[in-house]
Amino acid sequence: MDTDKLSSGTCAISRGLALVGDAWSALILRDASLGMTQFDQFRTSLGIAPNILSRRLKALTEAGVLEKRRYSERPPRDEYVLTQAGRDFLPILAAMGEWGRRYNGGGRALSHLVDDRTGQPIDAVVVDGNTGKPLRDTPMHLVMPTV
Amino acid sequence: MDTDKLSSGTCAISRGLALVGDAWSALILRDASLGMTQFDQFRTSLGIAPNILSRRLKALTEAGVLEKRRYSERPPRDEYVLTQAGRDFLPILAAMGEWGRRYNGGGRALSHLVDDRTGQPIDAVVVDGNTGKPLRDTPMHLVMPTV
DNA sequence: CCGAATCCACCTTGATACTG
DNA sequence: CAGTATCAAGGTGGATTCGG
Repeated sequence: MDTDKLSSGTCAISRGLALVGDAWSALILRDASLGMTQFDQFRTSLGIAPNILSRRLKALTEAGVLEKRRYSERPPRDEYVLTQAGRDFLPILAAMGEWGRRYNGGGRALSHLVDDRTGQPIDAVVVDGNTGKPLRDTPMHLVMPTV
Repeated sequence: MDTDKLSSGTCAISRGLALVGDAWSALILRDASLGMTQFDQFRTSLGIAPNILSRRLKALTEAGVLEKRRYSERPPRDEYVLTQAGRDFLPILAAMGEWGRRYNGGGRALSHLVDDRTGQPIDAVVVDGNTGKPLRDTPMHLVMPTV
């Protein structure tokens, strides 16, 4: 079971998994959510090797999470901006952070979402879309096609 | 940046990432949510090599998502059951499924949560815990320590 | 400034065979 | 039934160097 099979699979979950399975990708999304757009901004912020960064940016772009946009023709310059899909992925990362903090971490909110308008931390919780109730202590099971 | 640094990092998100980064793990969690407990059940259900399965089960156990319990002394037999942390992780996987379906997939709900009591599919959405509003179209950014 | 091309070391997967 | 041992093959991260 390689990454190709993962991202090309028919399962919707597997596409998300293929995305965040890599550690750098989450950090790139973080920086992108902070407004970073340029190759070298990411590179210096993360201390990542340029070829790796290039590979990740391409993967994230192909996944539809980032969009590559040319903002200068001479010299040719591209920038990477979050798409709607990319912005929608942030809450999922945040929910994962809440989970990790609840069961493994200390009380410190080392990773979290911040509302741009208020500057206040957001606590991301996964709820049942119909009832609005948190999906905790709900007896349930996961249905997933075999990849 | 290797997996060790990921799972041992101080960042809460990274622990979740290290978990689901592997494709098998999600499938194991699915089967566990369906009530599977034994080694060979997982093995035949997934068609996974025994050494790989062993490794995954150990990792998931150490991550606190599964619990290894001895249910027979002679012969010694262990079973793996979801912990509370493991059950709480299912909605996150489901949310990832919703995301993948929205932006990449067709309309078919290939992967989703099912309520054990009603048998009805649950749609998992990430909301702001304070306002209860879905975290979409909310201007926000992610804060994360560098791994 | 933004990458692509090379190259290497390592890790991990996964098949198979074997044991208690 | 529940794993461990061994080993081959391939993928991945990363340093470095070079081109547009």
